[in-house]
Amino acid sequence: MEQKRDRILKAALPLVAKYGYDKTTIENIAHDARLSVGATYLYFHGKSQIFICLYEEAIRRLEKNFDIVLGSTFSTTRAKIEALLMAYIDYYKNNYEYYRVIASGFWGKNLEISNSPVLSQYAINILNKLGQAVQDGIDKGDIHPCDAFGTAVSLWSMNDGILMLQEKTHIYYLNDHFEEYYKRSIDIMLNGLFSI
Amino acid sequence: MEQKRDRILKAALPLVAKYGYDKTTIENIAHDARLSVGATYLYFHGKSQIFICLYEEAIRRLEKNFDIVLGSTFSTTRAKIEALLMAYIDYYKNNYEYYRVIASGFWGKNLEISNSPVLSQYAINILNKLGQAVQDGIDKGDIHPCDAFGTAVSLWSMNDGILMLQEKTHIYYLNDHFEEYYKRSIDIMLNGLFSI
Amino acid sequence: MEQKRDRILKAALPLVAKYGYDKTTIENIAHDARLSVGATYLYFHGKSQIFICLYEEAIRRLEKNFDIVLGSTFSTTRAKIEALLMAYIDYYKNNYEYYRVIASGFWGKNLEISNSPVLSQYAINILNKLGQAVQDGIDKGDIHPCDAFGTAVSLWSMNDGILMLQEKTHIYYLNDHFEEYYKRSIDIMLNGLFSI
Amino acid sequence: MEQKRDRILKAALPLVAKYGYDKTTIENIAHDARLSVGATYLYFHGKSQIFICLYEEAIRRLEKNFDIVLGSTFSTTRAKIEALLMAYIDYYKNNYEYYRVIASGFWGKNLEISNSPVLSQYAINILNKLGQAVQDGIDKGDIHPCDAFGTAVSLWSMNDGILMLQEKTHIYYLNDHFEEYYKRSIDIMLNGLFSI
DNA sequence: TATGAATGAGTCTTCATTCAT
DNA sequence: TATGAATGAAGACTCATTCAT
Repeated sequence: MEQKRDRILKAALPLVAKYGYDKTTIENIAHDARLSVGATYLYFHGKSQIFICLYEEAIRRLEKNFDIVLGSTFSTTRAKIEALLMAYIDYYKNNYEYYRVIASGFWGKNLEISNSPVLSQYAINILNKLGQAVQDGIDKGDIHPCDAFGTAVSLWSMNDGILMLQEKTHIYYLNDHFEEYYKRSIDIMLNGLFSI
Repeated sequence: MEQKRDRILKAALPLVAKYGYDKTTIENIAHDARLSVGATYLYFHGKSQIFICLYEEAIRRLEKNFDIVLGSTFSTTRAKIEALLMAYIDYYKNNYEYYRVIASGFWGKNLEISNSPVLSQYAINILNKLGQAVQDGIDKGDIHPCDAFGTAVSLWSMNDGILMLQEKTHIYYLNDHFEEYYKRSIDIMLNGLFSI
Repeated sequence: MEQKRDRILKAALPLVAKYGYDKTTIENIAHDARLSVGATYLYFHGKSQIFICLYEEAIRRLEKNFDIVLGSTFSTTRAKIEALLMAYIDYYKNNYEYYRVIASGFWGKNLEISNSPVLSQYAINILNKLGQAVQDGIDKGDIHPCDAFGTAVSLWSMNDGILMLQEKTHIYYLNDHFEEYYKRSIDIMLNGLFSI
Repeated sequence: MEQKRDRILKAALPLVAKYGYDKTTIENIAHDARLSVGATYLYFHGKSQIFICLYEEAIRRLEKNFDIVLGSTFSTTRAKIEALLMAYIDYYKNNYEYYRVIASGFWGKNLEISNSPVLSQYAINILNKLGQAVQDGIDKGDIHPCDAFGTAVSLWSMNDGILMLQEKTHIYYLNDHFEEYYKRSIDIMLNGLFSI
């Protein structure tokens, strides 16, 4: 039953987000989902599959954030790309637990998860959408001709880096200013991208 | 004896780099160091201390890469900052396993490690050095006046993001082009920084 | 299930009684209870909790022995106190393994157990009951006025000492005569108490 | 060399007294004796032998305390026996660490130690000396005829019990009054013994 | 004699997964 | 479907004892 799967995923999300994959146990998940441990295995093959589902949902939501932006009209390409990049911080703030799932990446997880081509594909989709926006900029003459996908990768990575920094290090000073840093980063990126 | 500590660290490094902290066991480390489990505890208080030593060495090497750049003279501030940012990719390529140790951040590690103020301090040191370079650029009038440390955080994060991307996702396509992406990112960043 | 807890406790009792807390392993207990090691942890948080349960049951049984005496009527206070003291030897003979659990005291156990105020409280309860009997003797004029609780401590300690002696030393000669010694001790105590 | 043995024993005593046999390690002992671990094994066959030596010395000192009393003259048998019993509390106060060694008995120790007939013999010696004093009292007509050795066992045990109580339980209230309890116990014992 | 590094068996505890009901 | 008790393989860490030097 789909509803049970959902309950399991809803229970797993905050646990994985807060404690990480390894420190989240099936028993914790089952308990929070008001299910038995055994039942969990009726809906998921194992712990790793639960993580993969969370990861998929996390990416799905991120894509949706993107798609909303892509569905809007912007006066300039720069405004569009800025909106796309801001969509990520918006996602970070409003879907923090999912962000944590994505950000945790595959550290410490078993190879079955790490090498999942499915998950890689999701990331590529996102990059392609951003790449399309860059290509539009190039086509309009706003951005100097270049490999659009590659530029999207660069933009996205930089974008991601600023959020990662505070997740990786526990520097409270950064924590208090991250939004400021984030905006500055986007400014630098956009200025750089459109000034060439 | 210092030599044995080295053997243990040398054995632990590739394991932690490849499998992560949690999936690396004392037994694995001891075996690869051709030592008994008990002997490992003669040289390190526990698993976490081994990780911390690896992390410290990783940062030390990174700082050294930085210091070499900082000790050189550059015709322009832009060249200096570019060199600093390139020092990181150089580090990534030549100290990949140490990079992995740093990049693994604190995912899944116990709180003792995650909250270590010592480790945070190392990261701050790096940021301060980059910040100083930015400040120099501001003083010379090359960079628009701004919070130099904050800008360093932005630069560094973006810088880091590009490397993290391929570590987090396992997108082989990116793998093959990462250097190209990295350089493009630096271009964008520097253009953005110096065009404002 | 309560039955499994019982099986574990029943398995642990003779082991702790015979070998002491430190030399009894979870594996031994689990084996004797015909359970796996893991299952043991379903019913008890850890080894120390098993000991505490045994200790509580030991005290509970001792208190019951006391309460039976306290619920009876005696022609003299002396007879009552004698019966109370004899209740201890009765306990020793019929609950030898539990006696060993109590007698093992806190030697070699971890601090969590040693400093447990819960366990201390049990001992105080017993002393208070004996103290009440002494107070009754004082009130009736049979015992010279004194601190009743303090006297109970003295009586109990002396009472305990005779049993402890043979547990501490392994003198088989004493072993064969301990009941005789015990009765003589009580005689001396009672004569002393009521002759003052 | 005898001096080295002494150093080891002197180092082991406070450790065993404070932490117990199991929680005292050979390494701790060797360190405090300013010796190597290996050297310790040149002078003692193992950890248990160190304990046995401490136990022997503890009993030897106790016997000495007794012998001093036995070498004195007393106006009454009661005074003599009282002095013998008081010698134990004196020992407790002035040789607390050795008392702890005796009191720890054989709980948790391996069978090699527990069943040592040597150690049992020491205890019997003490009891015989006290028994002799009781016999003297019987011979003089101060004490009702009885099995002198058995009575000594009773007295000694009761004597011991009061000290044990506070060592076994961690009842701080008792701790503050133990000397008072001890004296009361002796009063009760002596009154009982000489009133029959 | 003396060292102290090395060993490795032993201990508690955790947890993903299974399976009888 | 559903349960949740049971399993057992790890894993971190300890320490008495040995042995090459």
